[in-house]
Amino acid sequence: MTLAEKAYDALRHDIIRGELAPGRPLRLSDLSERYDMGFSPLREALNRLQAERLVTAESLRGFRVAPLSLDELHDAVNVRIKVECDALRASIELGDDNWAAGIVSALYALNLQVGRTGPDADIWALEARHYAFHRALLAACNSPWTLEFFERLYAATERYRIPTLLAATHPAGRDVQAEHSALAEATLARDADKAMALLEGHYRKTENYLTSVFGMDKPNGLAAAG
Amino acid sequence: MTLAEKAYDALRHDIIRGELAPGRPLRLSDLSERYDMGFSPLREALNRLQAERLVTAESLRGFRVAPLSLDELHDAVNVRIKVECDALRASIELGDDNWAAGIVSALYALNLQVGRTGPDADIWALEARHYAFHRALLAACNSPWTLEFFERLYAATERYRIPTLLAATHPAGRDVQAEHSALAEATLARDADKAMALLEGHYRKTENYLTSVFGMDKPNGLAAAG
DNA sequence: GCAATAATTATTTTCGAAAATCTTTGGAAT
DNA sequence: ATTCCAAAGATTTTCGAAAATAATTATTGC
Repeated sequence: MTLAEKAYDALRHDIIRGELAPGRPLRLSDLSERYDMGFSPLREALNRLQAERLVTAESLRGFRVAPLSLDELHDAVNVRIKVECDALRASIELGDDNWAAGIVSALYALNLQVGRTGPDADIWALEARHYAFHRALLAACNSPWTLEFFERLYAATERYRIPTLLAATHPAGRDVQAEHSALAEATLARDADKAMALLEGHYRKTENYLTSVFGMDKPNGLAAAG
Repeated sequence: MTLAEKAYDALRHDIIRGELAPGRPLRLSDLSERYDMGFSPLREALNRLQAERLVTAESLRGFRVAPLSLDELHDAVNVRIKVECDALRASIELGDDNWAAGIVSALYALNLQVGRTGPDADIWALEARHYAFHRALLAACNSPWTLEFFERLYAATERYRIPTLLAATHPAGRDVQAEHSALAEATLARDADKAMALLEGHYRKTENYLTSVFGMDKPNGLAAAG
């Protein structure tokens, strides 16, 4: 793996997890020290991330972590619902036993991790399995473009969820595990309309929760979140 | 404008227009001579284009122009129809007079260019206005993510159209101008269902035409197209 | 004191060479 | 003839310094 690839992975990781706060300037000299490499691989990584909208760039003025805003969260969630519902319908139509088995397996692994508390709790392992579950639902859609957009939107919305995950502020009266199970059940039963409705509801609930958290905490948007 | 930005524009331009053929290796020394700059700005541009799927990269083996395939064309057209139909419906719902005026203006400019033949014909000006027209239809959708995906898919499908545009092989019995007019009319009349149907039909016709052209010419896919 | 301007510093951007890696070529052994 | 290995060449990747630009500080003139 080249240094540029390592830089891309590390920067993406740190931006999505909020270790590099939204809006923060990404100075080459700082990054060079932080990641222990020269300017070239860092600039290459930053250019890739710019194309993915995780960093912004201004000519001759360097790079910044892309800012967050409630408007963007709302947009990302809405587009995500459209993209993922289409993909889910296609997957349900096209998916074979292997696809179904992948969903069962991903849900099982996710639930195992949800059940772990105390010293076994690992928020990042949980996040990885949450991603893997949602990815597994769409895996059979047979559309590389759709899957790419899913990845992009997942990363974009993930940035809003991380601060609340870290704060362990869980939404009251919500059983996310039950939502996942119902979603998997409807999908495996090939009930596309029901599965799509559950998927949309799942995301709307998360959006509402995040909106309320950020809307209360930061009256002036999310510029300093993370 | 920095050299890296110029490199990005020039490479994107040349890839989309097929001047750099699909699959062609993009060697730094060649590009350095072609665009008259050092490796650094070129590598930055290539990394951005990689994120946009216009070039492929393999670790320590450099970059290539992303290949074309009928499968990818089909996928891109399908996703494009979904994305643009959603955006069109939203635009029709949200668009104001300014949006409507933009459509009228873009259609007028497009038709002017369509009418130009002989020495006044300019395929690239035509292409720019075709893009501007379709972009104008969606301009009021109020969704940056949707518009970004539109741009990505437009670029992706554009690469398939260019060779046929250059060859001036026009589909028999198709009045594209009338399709655009009908689409604009339904949109301005706020008839979302009709406009979406026309938009889908517009793209399906193009897809069918391109599929037939490439399918006949190149039995083994599109590896050498452009 | 304050605005405008010059000098300084900080930062980005670019280059050219060095290092690392891959590919090709040529030769030796089987 | 074929396979294996080493040497040579080509190419990518990375670094460190130079150039260009932006931001900051100091200075001048009023």
